[in-house]
Amino acid sequence: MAAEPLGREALAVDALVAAGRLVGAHLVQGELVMRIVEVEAYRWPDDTACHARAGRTARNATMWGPAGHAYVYLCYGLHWMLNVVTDGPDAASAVLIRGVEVLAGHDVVAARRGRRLAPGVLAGPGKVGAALGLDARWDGHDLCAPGGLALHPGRPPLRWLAGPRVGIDYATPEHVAAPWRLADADSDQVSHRRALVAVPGVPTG
DNA sequence: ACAAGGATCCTCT
DNA sequence: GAGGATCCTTGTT
Repeated sequence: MAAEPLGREALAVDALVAAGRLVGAHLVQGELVMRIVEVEAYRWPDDTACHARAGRTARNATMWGPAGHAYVYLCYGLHWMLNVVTDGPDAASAVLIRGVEVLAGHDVVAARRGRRLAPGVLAGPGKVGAALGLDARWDGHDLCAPGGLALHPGRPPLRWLAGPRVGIDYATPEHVAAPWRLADADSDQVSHRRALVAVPGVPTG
């Protein structure tokens, strides 16, 4: 793990570009260290799947804030989701963290999930949120500042997978099909893997 | 004030 | 592969 958090400038770009930079990066929270292996980009404007599609609301206000902050919200009334705000202050884009590998702090994760963990991998955004103990207080937290919860440079994938995003059937067909979900092909438990295909390099769409 | 829907997960079959 | 859990956010009355 690098000593310094990930630079904010690396995230103040288009969500899909930022997504490519986030796969392989580390999430550090105290003794807990997790490597990101699967993400989804949500862009604004022109993305009918993005929470910002209907404009600024109390829930999604953080997405209009500075890049590198956490956009945390409750999904289906019971799962806390971690997103990284991307792009500039006039955009409303974010990258959803869908899967991580636990590198250190397995006991912390096991205690929070309240049950035995499979092989150190957390596939699915609800599991990631549970592992980090997220709740509404984390919304707006600066992930580019040391302490609390922070992003650090990690190990980028050697091989990539890309495919459509999960659970967004309400969007237009164009956006349902957009290959804005990225994953590390060498991580053995990426969720909904059948829908992903190998791509030669980092997709920048 | 109310109704509808949701960036999911788990437990069955 | 299918369905229920569970409750907050949002848009409408």
